[in-house]
Amino acid sequence: MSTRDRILDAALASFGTRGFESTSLDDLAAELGIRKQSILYYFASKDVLLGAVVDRTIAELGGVLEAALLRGERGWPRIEEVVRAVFRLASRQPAFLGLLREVNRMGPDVADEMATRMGSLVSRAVHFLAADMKAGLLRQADPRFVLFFVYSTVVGTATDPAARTAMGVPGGIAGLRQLRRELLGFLRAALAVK
Amino acid sequence: MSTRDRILDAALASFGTRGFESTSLDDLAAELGIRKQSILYYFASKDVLLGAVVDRTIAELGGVLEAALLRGERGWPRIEEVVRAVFRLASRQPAFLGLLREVNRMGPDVADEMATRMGSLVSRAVHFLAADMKAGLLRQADPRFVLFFVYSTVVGTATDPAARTAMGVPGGIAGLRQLRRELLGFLRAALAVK
DNA sequence: CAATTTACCTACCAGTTGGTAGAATGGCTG
DNA sequence: CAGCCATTCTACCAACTGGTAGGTAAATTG
Repeated sequence: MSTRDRILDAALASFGTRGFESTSLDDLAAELGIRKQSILYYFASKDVLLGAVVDRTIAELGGVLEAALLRGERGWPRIEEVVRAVFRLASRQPAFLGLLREVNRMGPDVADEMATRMGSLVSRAVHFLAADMKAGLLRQADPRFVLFFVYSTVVGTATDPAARTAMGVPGGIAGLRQLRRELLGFLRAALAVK
Repeated sequence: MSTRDRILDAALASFGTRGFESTSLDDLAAELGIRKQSILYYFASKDVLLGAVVDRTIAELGGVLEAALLRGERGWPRIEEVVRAVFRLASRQPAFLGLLREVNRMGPDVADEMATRMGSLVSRAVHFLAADMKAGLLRQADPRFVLFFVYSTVVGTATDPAARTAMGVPGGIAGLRQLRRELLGFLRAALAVK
């Protein structure tokens, strides 16, 4: 694995959990067994590194979501497919969704860039939802809001371990499976036609 | 308004939006028109200040939630009451819920303290949910998970403006009202007996 | 083989961080 | 008035921040 990729991986992990500003290049380098200047050799500045991490994350997330969207059948199965895909991603790389939340803290420029990057994916999802609602497969509602709520619920459950323990939701692998099952039940009820 | 309270307010606003580590005492002081050492006069260290902010936030949040819990009737009305109360709080002080999320970034000690502080409130909410489920007023599910999902959805929608704009959910006062309406519809469907 | 590029390093810097020491101010009480 | 206490300040400091300058060894290339 190339040094460049190792840096990107470590940066994603740290940015997504500790946060961008709380991550120092020195710590990052120490974690990798190299010097800070080697990071700056590959990425001209900390901001450039962040950009590269965000780019790679969005690209991978986009690919996973798109594949899931095309894989699932109309209506609920497609949504379940997407949620399962996100769950897989989140359990393999916990910092992944954390980085999405981190965007809120950084300037509106980063948020705007993210928005445009995700634009086509979002509009496709919205159209899917609208079509499924029209076909009577999902509860009638504003699809943009529904997408936003599903996103918030899934990302929230994955990125708020403090609340999770506070509310007595078990952890571990078995807990994760149960969480996924219950979450799917919750969302399915929220989207089902009454 | 006392200097101490002004410091607490400014700290809540900054910790809850920019984050704890990204907030410098100098900036905080400049914002208040005082020197950093005046902050350290009231709060021995930055961590002590954080503790005070968290304490006050949890206390106020606890009071608001408890009142809402007792105000609403069994079943969905009680939940709607709570969600509306949280919405009011979030729209008046946007940093409020942001601080809750911030806990994840800080050590597990802070998270544990938060968990114990919220413990009685959580267990009461869980018992309410369990009773309402048993009475057939809400969909049968594990009440801890349901509480966690509702929390994640509400807090997520309130603390992720980047995702909100990315998904084309309108902002402003009118947008906020619409968001509340759609969110209540979403949650109601998620909790209704099928 | 000479020249250049790649990949990583040491040394350093200016600015910012949280925090300490101690003085000036002003109100209150004896 | 004298003394005390609360409040806020100036002056510093050591540690850490992202980033620059420049060197070195190995690999690649002409």
